Amino acid sequence: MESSWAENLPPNKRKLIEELVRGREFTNQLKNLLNNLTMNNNDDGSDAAGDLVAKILGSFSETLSILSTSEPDEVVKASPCGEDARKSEDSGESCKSSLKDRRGCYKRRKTTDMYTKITRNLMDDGYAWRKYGQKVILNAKHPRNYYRCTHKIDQGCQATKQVQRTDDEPPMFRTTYCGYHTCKNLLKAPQILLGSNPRDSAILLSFETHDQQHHDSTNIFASASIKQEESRDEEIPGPDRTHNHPSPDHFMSPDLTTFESSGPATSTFSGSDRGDVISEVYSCTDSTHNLDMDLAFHFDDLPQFINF
DNA sequence: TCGATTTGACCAGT
DNA sequence: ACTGGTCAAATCGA
Repeated sequence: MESSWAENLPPNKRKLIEELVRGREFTNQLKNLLNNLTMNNNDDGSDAAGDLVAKILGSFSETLSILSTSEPDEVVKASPCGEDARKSEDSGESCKSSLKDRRGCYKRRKTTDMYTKITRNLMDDGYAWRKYGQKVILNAKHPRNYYRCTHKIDQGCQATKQVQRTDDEPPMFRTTYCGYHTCKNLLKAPQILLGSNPRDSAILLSFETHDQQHHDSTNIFASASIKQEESRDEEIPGPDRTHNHPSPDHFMSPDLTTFESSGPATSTFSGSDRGDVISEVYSCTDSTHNLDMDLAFHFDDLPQFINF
């Protein structure tokens, strides 16, 4: 049924769907493989499982790459922030000529696409960041830290992020990503995908735009969690996991779309008052973790770009 | 020595 | 006037 409605989509969106379907197929294979491993306790399959995981990650990377390049006009639209904005202003009257007087001469981000994720701990997202500022924020106990891509200078990468510790108890870290990476120096896959401490991995991703005038704005939501299997012997001491912070298996997107990690790998395509929706649930299970990834796309307004 | 971090200054937006 | 985002000189540290 996917092909019927996808036929009318632009090629890049069709490619996106194909990649998602591939990811689903790989994940199903991985699931079966891991199930067999669990039953047979056969360690020989771990390499094959690793290959499948790599394929899954590659599929997602390809999808995100497509999304990041599918709307060149929007990329241009996002340029007024950061260095380019200052360069453009330099030709005008708003910035003084001396280097010292250029300090603070910029345009505040307003229409730049961004997304926020909340994590229990600070985690490596695979990119090299350089801190360039810290500000005390009104009504916040903790300062906000500002980071830009390390390769801003040598490769002109415009990606930035802001990290702020919340006032919650236990403390959470709100990381807001602005712009997208154009650099080629991804150090490694995001830690969230595999290999991270499961109890550090409850995240909320909310992709959003501040451009209220365009309906082609970002409306993509993704959530992922790696849940640790229930085990009395490994009960996590310390932070209360049941109150005042996002549950690892329950997510809510900015438009109140709720995601729950559960059930077998499924793929659904349905309509809504906001257009066609593709919802993919990816699940894999090994002896110690459940890995669930839910993706929901509104295809009538694909994101301009995504970063992980 | 050089890259990263700190921190006060500056400016745009509200 | 106030707040937040960024710059860049000063400082730190490997």
